[in-house]
Amino acid sequence: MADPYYITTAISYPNGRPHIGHAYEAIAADVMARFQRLNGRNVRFQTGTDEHGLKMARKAEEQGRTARDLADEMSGYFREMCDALNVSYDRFIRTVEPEHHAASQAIWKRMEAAGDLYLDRYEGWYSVRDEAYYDESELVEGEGGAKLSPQHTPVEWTVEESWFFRLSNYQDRLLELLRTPGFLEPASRRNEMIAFVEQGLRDLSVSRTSFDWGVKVPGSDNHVMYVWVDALTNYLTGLGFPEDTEHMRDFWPADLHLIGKDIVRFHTIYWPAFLMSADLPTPKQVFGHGFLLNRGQKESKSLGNVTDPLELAEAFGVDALRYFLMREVAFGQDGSYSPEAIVTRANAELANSFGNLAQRTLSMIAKNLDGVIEAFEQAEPDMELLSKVRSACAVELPREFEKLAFSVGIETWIKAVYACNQYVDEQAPWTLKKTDLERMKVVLQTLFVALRDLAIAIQPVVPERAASLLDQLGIPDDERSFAALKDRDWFARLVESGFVVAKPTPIFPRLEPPEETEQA
RNA sequence: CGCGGGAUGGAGCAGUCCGGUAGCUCGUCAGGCUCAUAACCUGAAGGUCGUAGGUUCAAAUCCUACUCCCGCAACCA
Repeated sequence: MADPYYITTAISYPNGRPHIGHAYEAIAADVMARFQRLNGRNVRFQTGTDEHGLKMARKAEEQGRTARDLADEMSGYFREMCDALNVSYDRFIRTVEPEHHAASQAIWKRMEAAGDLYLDRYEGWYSVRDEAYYDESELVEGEGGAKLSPQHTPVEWTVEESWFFRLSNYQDRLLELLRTPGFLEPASRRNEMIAFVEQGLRDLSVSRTSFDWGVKVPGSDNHVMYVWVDALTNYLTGLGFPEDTEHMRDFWPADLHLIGKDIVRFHTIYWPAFLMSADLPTPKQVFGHGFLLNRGQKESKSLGNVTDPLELAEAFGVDALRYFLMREVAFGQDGSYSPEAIVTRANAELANSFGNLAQRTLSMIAKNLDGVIEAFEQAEPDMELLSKVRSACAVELPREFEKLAFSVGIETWIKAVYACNQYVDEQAPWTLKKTDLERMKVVLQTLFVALRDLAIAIQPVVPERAASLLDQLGIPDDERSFAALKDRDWFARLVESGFVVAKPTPIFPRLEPPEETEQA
């Protein structure tokens, strides 16, 4: 198949409803997926939910229902969020699917066949509440000399039979992989992981016997797999593994795992090691994005500042939210958001600059030219503007998006929009209307051409609104790709088709500032 | 000596890897325009780039020490 491109988000752990961070990751992955499709790549985009593990089992128990029942409900919210945000996934995977259990057991058997799994005992100070083992040195003393975890929860000496994975076998190969330029981005995370591996890897406990909500270990029915073994395998399940499917041949190894910075270790150390053991190729790139802070603070239920992404989308529009998230924050770093910031950004750039540019241009064409466009000859300033716009849309934005530098790419795009508004003022078509009708035509049509390029380039970020503008411009569906930006004959074809510009409707209406937030 | 991120005009950020006139957005002020979504365009004010040393012809950028802020436990990307 021509140019396959496989991109995934992390699968979300649905023991709560989706929050802004889930939306952020899903949107970023979607922007990339749409961008690659418009680039002519054959894209497969997977997201989903990771539903096993003790926390889910516990939560279900608290609510007096089965884990499966809880998982069904919660997973549904994540899928709804993706749909509502226009996330164009090809596969929404759930780890409770029978195919996924089969895939996880298959990769397990391959690791076992490679001699990398062995049965042993895991013992240490275990905190049931934290669901974690602690080293003696980490413990703190509580009242009456009781041993407590660093979180001051009770711990007990626990011995558990567990399967172990010989992670230590892969130290050298992992270092080599981590040092491969481009494998782990941004680079700042790379050094952390290299340091982690260099200090020596201990074998990893990969099964549990204390609960049963998970994938059964083949041949050890009382064990379920450690959630990460199961979770990471989802990327293969979605392609039909372990069958030798067309999808597996086309799309594995993945081109990009897009994940949060907190799970970089699982994706760049454990996951590649599992794959090496199973004799499968490792992913081409893992990108660990930053976190989104609510007015500079981490969102948490205890602070009561958790935002439902769907409420933001409803209040400001899906495309405005998508634009804000991709534009405001340097991808890879942490960033901050607030309703005011969303409104300010969306109004300044989408409504006032871009939307209004389209509105004033199309409205003048409809009014002064009866909406008719025709072949025209460009003068110096027209060529200058168009070359600037084309370079931003066809060269710079794609170059930055390819590197996942979304905010930088959008910045070059908005600069081109500014240039168009400057051009309008300099050329003053409303004056030309009285003095030089021919020149006015040229100016308005130059702007028409620029608008078309700008709309095509920004599609990955604001798919719905960009499509609406392209409709108003009369651009056929099959002429909206990045390749179309290099086509020099489209305008002639459009003229030929007899297309007439209708009286425009605003694409990005101004948003109302949010109501004054009452003091806490 | 636990690990990591950050400190740049009123606010939010870029620039720091590969030293050389400090840049962007918002806000403020002044002017222009009137086609357009009270939008657009131009100009101005405003910063000794956390502190103290050092290297250098030259440091926001390199080196050393220090100060302050934020993550690394929980729901959680």
